[in-house]
Amino acid sequence: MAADPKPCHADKEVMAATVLTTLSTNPLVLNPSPAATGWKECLSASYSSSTSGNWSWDASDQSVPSTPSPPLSNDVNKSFLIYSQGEDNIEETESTHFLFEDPIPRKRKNSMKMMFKCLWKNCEKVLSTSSGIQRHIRTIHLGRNGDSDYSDGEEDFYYSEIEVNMDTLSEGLSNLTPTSPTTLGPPPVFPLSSDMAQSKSATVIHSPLSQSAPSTLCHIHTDHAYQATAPVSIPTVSSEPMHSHSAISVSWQSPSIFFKSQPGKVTHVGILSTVEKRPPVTHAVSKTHNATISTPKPSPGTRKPRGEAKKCRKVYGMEKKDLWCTACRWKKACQRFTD
DNA sequence: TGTGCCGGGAT
DNA sequence: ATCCCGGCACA
Repeated sequence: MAADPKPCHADKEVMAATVLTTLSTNPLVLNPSPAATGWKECLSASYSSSTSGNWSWDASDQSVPSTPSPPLSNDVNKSFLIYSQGEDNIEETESTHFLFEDPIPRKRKNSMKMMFKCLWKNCEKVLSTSSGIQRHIRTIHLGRNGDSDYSDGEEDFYYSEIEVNMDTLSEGLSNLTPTSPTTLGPPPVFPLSSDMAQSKSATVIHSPLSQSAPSTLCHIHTDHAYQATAPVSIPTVSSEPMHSHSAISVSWQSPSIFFKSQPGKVTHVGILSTVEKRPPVTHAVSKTHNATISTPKPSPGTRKPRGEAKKCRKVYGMEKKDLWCTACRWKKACQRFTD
């Protein structure tokens, strides 16, 4: 994991910084500059030399070693990134992949890249390496000697990691539609029950500063609404950019699920794109991308929407059917657990 | 695929 | 009225 500068690494870094600075400043207006194209070509050339499938951007310092935080995965098949620490890591990831299957098959492999964004006020500097951003902060903002490698770690406070979709970036550059509704939209409201909630319109995974803190990004998938006892209202759809996945939406989290799965650990999951749907009280939120407004289809047959309350069957199970209310036993509307 | 329950038949 | 179940909608 030592610095392994590839031939075009320097150029790449500069290009990335330039382009992404523009991008982060104005995600909509992307100048299809030839430089960006060249940059991407440079990137692909660089990537093709590495092993297929699970390449890693050669930013060796993209993750801080020996921290509680796992190395940020570059194996991003979709427009999101999941990370879960623990033994159920893989399973979680896979299942979530299915859950968040992009309905529109697109270029998806190897398209995410960790970048480091300067958080200094009025500074939109984005670099591809943490060392670069640290140097930037040291020299520009902290007024220290840039040549020196000395770092007291203070720089960590002033930058954060962001994730950028390379495909989108290049796509946007070449296929720019100025009026495309790819804004990040209003920041989604995440009715988390704790103040761990945090939503950003940018893809801030975590900064080194917060690595030891419990993550704020957590994905859950609950099968039953009643399992999530968190007093949450319906998570609103974060108006999701259809193609521009340099941004994310963050799903809400149910503490009960969260702690059940990982009692003592910090499980943090970053999600890019897509939202959770649920609960069923009103219409569920569609997770489709292209349907800007999903019609809940009220079913002309006026069949009552399924209630979210526990029913006898669920409470007692089939083996204790004698405990069911009569209605449930007769396959009628449950009388004991009415909605 | 499992669940909730409507509609309707049997007793 | 009570009991039972086919079958459908929904998640």
